Formats: sequence, structure tokens, C-alpha cells
Amino acid sequence: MREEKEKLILESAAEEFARFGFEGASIANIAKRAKIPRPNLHYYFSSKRKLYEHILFNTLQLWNSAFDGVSAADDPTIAISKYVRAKVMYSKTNPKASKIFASEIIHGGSNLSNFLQNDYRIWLREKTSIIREWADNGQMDPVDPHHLMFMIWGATQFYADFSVQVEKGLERDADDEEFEKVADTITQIILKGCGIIRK
Amino acid sequence: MREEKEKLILESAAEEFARFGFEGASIANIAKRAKIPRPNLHYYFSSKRKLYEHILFNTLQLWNSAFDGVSAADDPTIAISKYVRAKVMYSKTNPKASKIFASEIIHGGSNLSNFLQNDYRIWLREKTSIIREWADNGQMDPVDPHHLMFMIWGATQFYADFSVQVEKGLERDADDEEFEKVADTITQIILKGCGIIRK
DNA sequence: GTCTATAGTTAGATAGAC
DNA sequence: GTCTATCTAACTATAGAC
Repeated sequence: MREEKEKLILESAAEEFARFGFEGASIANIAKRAKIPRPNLHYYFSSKRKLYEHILFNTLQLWNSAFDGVSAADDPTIAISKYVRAKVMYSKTNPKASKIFASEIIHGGSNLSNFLQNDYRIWLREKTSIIREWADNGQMDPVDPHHLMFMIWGATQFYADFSVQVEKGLERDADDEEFEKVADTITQIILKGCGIIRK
Repeated sequence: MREEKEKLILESAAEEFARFGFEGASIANIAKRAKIPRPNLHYYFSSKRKLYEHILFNTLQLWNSAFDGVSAADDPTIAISKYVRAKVMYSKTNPKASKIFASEIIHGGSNLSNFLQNDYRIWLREKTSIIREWADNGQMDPVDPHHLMFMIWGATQFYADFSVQVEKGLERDADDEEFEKVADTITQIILKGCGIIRK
């Protein structure tokens, strides 16, 4: 019962925070979305900040878990294809989470300083060293690993964070088929651009 | 005199909006930054919204003017190199403008609907048709032009909008040299990845 | 043109009855 | 656990003296 209500509130809050950002979001609106009276919300989450932190934390868990299974032993073609596809599909499936995270980072990321200082660095060191190994083994061109990662992030997240620009630019809705094409296009350019594949 | 003060206010406001977003920014803080009393600010800009719109408009002008000189006659190698470099350097020089724009788009872009419906579409149609021509002429692989543009935007803007993530990830400051490397890396991957260059 | 004082409004949070 | 009524703080905006 309690769990269900909390989930409902969190869902409504994610919607609101993604749409308006932390300051722009209002407790009144979140309560309205969840169809409960304002003070009732305070019973479950003591403050707006707490609610926001809860959602950021959920977002991070999703982020952390979604992109793990890549190791150095893997072939770079397979590993990068998988990773790019996972990121693109994450943009399709979780645009709200991506937007909340993006907005937080853009505005300084002060609520994520702990994550950025620890988990994030460790995760990135791990991945960049795998890329470095691939380059050392001659499996790809000697591309700067950090900038390759940033390029993949920027390219894939764009479809969640800047969905307005994507849809206005395409002059059509971005359906499932379109997202397949996105994954294919980005994968192709990255793999060929890094000298991992020839064609 | 009036012009100078307005410029000072706009500068302070850009700083504040980039840092906190529209709702998060406060007139009091902007006035403090500009070192003038609050009500004085209202003398120059009647409302917070007007001030914000002014800044968005400036941002768009900058955006529009910075990336024009590319035509179909140009060699794709030169045109894309120039464009990517211009975008990366824009991220280095104007991170605030980029962040304000990004935050606006992420949160729905309602203040940009006019721009997105008109100038933006026209501009993008022009550029995508140039790319299509290049592909038709066999000067590059048949890559979807829209997704190529989005990829370039995502990759290059990342360094402005997500600068926190970049700096924490690199574990060092992003200096001029680093931005040169960024431009080189992105250019290389895009050109080679699209079959424009071989090496 | 500038600034002090203040009006008006919104929104986050709580008290206390049910 | 739920909800009505209310408190309090913050912030935009304006009136009006200088």
C-alpha cells in the first residue's frame, strides 16, 4: 500500500522534474498528477529536495546497471555495438531519467558530487583502459579513450535530452524503426571512424 | 550609458540562468551580480521573463551566425572539419549560452517554438540536402544526413553542456590544448566513419 | 535615472481534526 | 493514514520619494 503510493508519487515527480527542472517543479503539481492532496505527499516524502534526491538516486541505479557487461576480452566490434545500442535504447525507453540527469549536470551537478567523485570516475577509468588495450593490440586506431566515450554519450543521449530538436528536425515522429536506424548509424560511424571495421 | 548597464545586466543574467535555469534564477541574485539594487534592474527589463527571452534571443543570433559559411560546392572534408571545429570552439568559448539553450530544449523548448518551427527547420533542411548531395556524388557513404548532424551536435555540445562530467572524467582541467584534441578526435572519427577520408 | 519601502503572490511545509 | 486550514518564507514587481 505504502509502497504503491510511493511509486505513484515518484512516477509523477519524475515526470514533473523532467519537464520543469528542480526549481520549476511544484509539489502542488506533483500531487495533482498523482491524484493525492498536497499535504499527503509530505507524509511520504518530507521535502521537495528529498523527493528529488530519491529520483536522482533511482536514475543513477538505472544508469549504473544498464551498461556493465563489457569487458576487455570482448571483441571491440561487439562490445561497442552493444554499448551504443544499449545507450540509444535507454534514450528511447527512459527519456525522463536522462533529462533529469542532464538538467542536474548542466546546472552544476551539486546533487551528484558524490557519484561524480567516486563511482563515475572508477567506471570511466575501467572503460577507458579497455579502449586503450584495444588500441595497443592494434584492434583499433589510437583514439583518445575519454573523448571516444564522451562522443558516444553525446551522440546517444542527444535523442533523449534534445528530443524536441530531434522531432522538429526530422519533421516526423521518432518511432521504433527510427531508433534502430539511429543505433545503426552511430555504431557504423564510430566503428569505421575508429578503424575497428573497414566497410 | 544605458547600453552599458543593459549589457552588464545581460551578462549577469546569462551567468545566473546558465547556473540555475529559468525558475532557479532569481532577480535579486542577478542584480547582486550586476551590483545594482533590485528595482533598478526592473527599470531596464520589465520582467524576469523578458530578460530571459532577451538572452535566449542573443543566444540564437550567436548560434545562427556561427555556422553559416558551408556550401555544397565545398569539399566535405573541409566543410565538416570547419564545422566541427567551429562547434567545439563555440562550446569552449560560450558554455553559458550553450547551457541556457540546452536547458530550454530539455524542458520542452516552449520559448523557442517559433525558432524551432521556422529558422531551425530551414537551416537543417539546407544542411541535410548538402550532405545528401555529397553522398549522391560518391564523396561519402550514404549516411542519414539528419542523424549525422545530430551526432555532430551531440558530440560537440557535450563539452559545453556536460562540462562537469567532462572535467570530472578527464581528472584534469580542459584547457585550450584539450579542446584542440577534442576537435581533432571528433573530426577524424566523423570523416573516416562516413567514408570521406581513408586514413 | 536611482533607490527605499512595500505590496502582492506563490509555493513549500506543518498543525491538528478525523 | 488522510486531509482541511493555515503558517511562513521567498521572490517578483511596483509605488513613490529623491
